[in-house]
This record gives sequence, structure tokens and C-alpha cells, in this order.
Amino acid sequence: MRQSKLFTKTRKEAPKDETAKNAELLIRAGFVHKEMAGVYSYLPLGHRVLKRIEQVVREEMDAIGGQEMVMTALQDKELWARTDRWDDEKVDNWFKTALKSGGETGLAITHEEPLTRIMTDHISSYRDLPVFAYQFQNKFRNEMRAKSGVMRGREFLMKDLYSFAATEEQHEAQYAAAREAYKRIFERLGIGDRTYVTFASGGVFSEFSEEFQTLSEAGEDLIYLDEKTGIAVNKEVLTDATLAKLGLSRDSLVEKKAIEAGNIFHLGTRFSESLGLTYTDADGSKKPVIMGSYGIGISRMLGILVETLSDDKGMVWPESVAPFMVHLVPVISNDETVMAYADALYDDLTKAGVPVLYDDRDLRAGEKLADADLIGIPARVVIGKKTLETGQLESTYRRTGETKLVSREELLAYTKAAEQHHG
RNA sequence: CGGGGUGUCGUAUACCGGUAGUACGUCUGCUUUGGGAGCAGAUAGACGGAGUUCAAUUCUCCGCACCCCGACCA
Repeated sequence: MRQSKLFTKTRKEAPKDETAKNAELLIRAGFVHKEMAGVYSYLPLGHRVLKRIEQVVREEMDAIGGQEMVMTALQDKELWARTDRWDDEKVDNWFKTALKSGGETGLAITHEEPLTRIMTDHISSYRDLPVFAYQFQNKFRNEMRAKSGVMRGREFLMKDLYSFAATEEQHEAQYAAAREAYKRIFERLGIGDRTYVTFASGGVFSEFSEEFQTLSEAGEDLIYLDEKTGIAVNKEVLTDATLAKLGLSRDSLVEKKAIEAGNIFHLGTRFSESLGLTYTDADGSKKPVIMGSYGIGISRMLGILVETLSDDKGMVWPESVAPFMVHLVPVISNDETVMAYADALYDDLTKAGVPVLYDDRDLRAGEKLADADLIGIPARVVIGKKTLETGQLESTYRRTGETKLVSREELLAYTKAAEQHHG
């Protein structure tokens, strides 16, 4: 992509009403636009990252047998009344609206109910189980207080996976598979080393749920981490009884701020029983389906990556989700030879399938380089007089700041390796 | 939802019951070109509605929006 054609622009200053680092940088770099508190539009660069995060998640969901689908945002009030999750007394963060034809609808806060009902059309025998189904879909939650930029929005993109099993063993296997898939996802997104499986409140369905908490000063949660074992406990369930159950001692725990990157739940038969999702077992008996649900906030992940991986110059995208792999920056834009060289290189790289952002704008070096640092593409290739003389490409890696001279072949090999390593 | 705070060009600010100014940014042109350069010109603002007043950005009231702390957060 030629940067001169990119409709978004960078800015030197963040809006005065943004204090969250993720929102400041994302807005300054033109990745997102704030519509109102907790509601953000995703502009081309932000959208590219979002799509790539989605792709990493999709691959891992597919790898465990997940079947992708997409459900509606508008919800049937009657359905939710059957599980007692429509009443404002029970669930207070619905966006509800009147239907012109009479009645009422609401925007989905989650999708256990509709999917369970859908499954009643398709699951009737133990032979139909197990099933994993997932989607990427906007969720709407009427939060009392939106904050932390894109990490706590009223409208946000979420991947939600649901599991349906015949037996407890089958369910445990599904749960374990999802848990492992989540670990791989956070690993691939570059935050595996600072993301911990954390015991948290299980809600009404089970004693505990497991959260994937990413350490960050911007975190809203407090977790207690046993650094030796890597086991963590959310403050909300930190009791002596819990610690005893987990074999942890208070003395070895350190308090850390963290952001919830994902959460996985055992749902038991709570939904299948109230919505009549049953199957006939081999012996002819009717049984409720055992369910689980597993969520990752995709748009929140964008914020987590900015919060945890950026530096004082700007964002630093991991290769797995970067909007482009290479930022091609000719630094003497009034030099025809330099620009011709850069043009040709841009064409070659593009033809070779390398996603390149080409800064063909007529600006001075300082501005281009500052923008490149802000946008955070993994490899920056600077074209200047030196390049013309040596034919070597001056590559700087955003994460390490390391600069080295490489050949075109080496640059291609790097992008390919990055592609492979991170999928 | 409880508490606190803020609304003046995009940002930071100034002044004031009487024509709203400055800096930076942004835009245009020229010069310049390896880390946000220079010159010239231009653009753009009082959150909204009532009220008081000859006159309101300024005072009063009512809204609205945004931010922060807490609570909440399948």
C-alpha cells in the first residue's frame, strides 16, 4: 500500500479526552476513531490488525474442530426470558429497544441462548456430539463506565466459542482442548510470556472459571501470581479455602495488575436444561447436553497488544498481526534516483507477496521515521543514498531497534520466516 | 449507579458583561531533504437550550457530552 493513498493521517498529539495509552497511540497513528465513550471505529490500519488477530484465533479454533458461524446481534426477548437473563434486575447491561411492530428486542451481550436454541434443531443423538461452534461478532454491553480505550467498550468485537458434549469426560476433553488453543493463541500474539491462566469466579455455573490474564500496568484486575508455578488467582476469589484447594501459600504470591485477555467457563447443563437441548444416549435415555463457553475479546486484544508491546516512540506489532510486514521508507523524497529505486523495490516486494507499506509521501526524513516508529511495522527498510551505493537494504527491526544491511533475498527470507513462525 | 472534575479552533492556553487573541498543529505555495527544517499566506473555536440584561463565551437554571476514582463487569 502506498502511504500517500492511505486516507488516515498520523497526528502529533492525542486528543485531550483520552488518557489510556492504547487509545492515545491508536488514535494518533490513525488506527481507530472514537465515536463516543467506549465506541470505536476501526480504520484501515486498525482493521488490518483486527483481521489478523482474528485469523490467528480462527486458525486455532479450526485446529480443535471449531466450526465458524455468525449469529445475530438482535435478540429474541422470549428466548432470554426462558433462562431468566432478560430482566434488568438479573442482567443490567442490555441495550434494549422497542420494536415498531410491538414488543422489544435487545442487542446481544453474549450468545449462549441463541446458540443453544439453534443446536436443538441439530443435536438429538449422542452421535451428534461433541460439537464446537464459534463466531466473531460484535457484542453490546451497556457498561456503566466505559474506559481504558478499546479495552472496555460498549460495542466490541469478540470471538466466542461454545462446546457441546454428551458426557462429563467429553466435556473435559473439549475444555482442555480449548484451554490449550488459548495458550497457543496468546503465544502467537506475542504475549504468551506474560499471560497467566488465572482462577476466577465461575459465576453461577461452576466454582471457578479460568481467565487468561495478561500482566500490564493498565490492567483493571488484580491477580495474585505464584511465579514459580505460574499459577495465578484473581483477587475476587482469593480466600484461604481457595488457596488450600490450589495448593498455594499466601507468602509466595505476588500482586500484579493484569488485563483479562480471555475467559473460559464450564456451563454444565444450565442452558441445555432450561432451553431443552437434550440428546438420546446409546441406551435410549434422554440427557441434557453439557456445555462450555470460551471468549476472547478481539478488539480488546488490539488494546492489550498496544499496552504491553509499545514503547515511548509508538506501537510495536508482533509479526503475527502487524498491519504490514515491511515499512519501506525512502528518506530523500526529492531525489529521483532514490524514489525510482524505492518504487521498483515496492513493486518487487509486492509481487513477491510481502505486505508493504510504502511511504512515498513527499516529506522529510524525520517525519517519515517518526511516523514509522509510531505505526510500529516490524521491519523498516530505509532507502537513501547509501542504499544506491551499496545495493544493500538498511533494515531496522522495530522491536529491538537493531539495524543491519541485508540483501533483497534476506529480506524476503525474513518475511517468509516470520510468516511461518507465526502462521 | 455513588463520588469527583472538565467543557473556548485539532492541541495548549489568554482575556472579558461590549468586535475572542496567541502558540503549536492543519492546509496552500516556494525553498529544503537521513530523525518532526525555513519563509509567506490561509483555515478554524465559546457543548446545547432557556432565563437575567440594552448587550451573555462570561451571570443563573436545566440539559448534554467527556474524563477520573469506586462499584459493576457471562
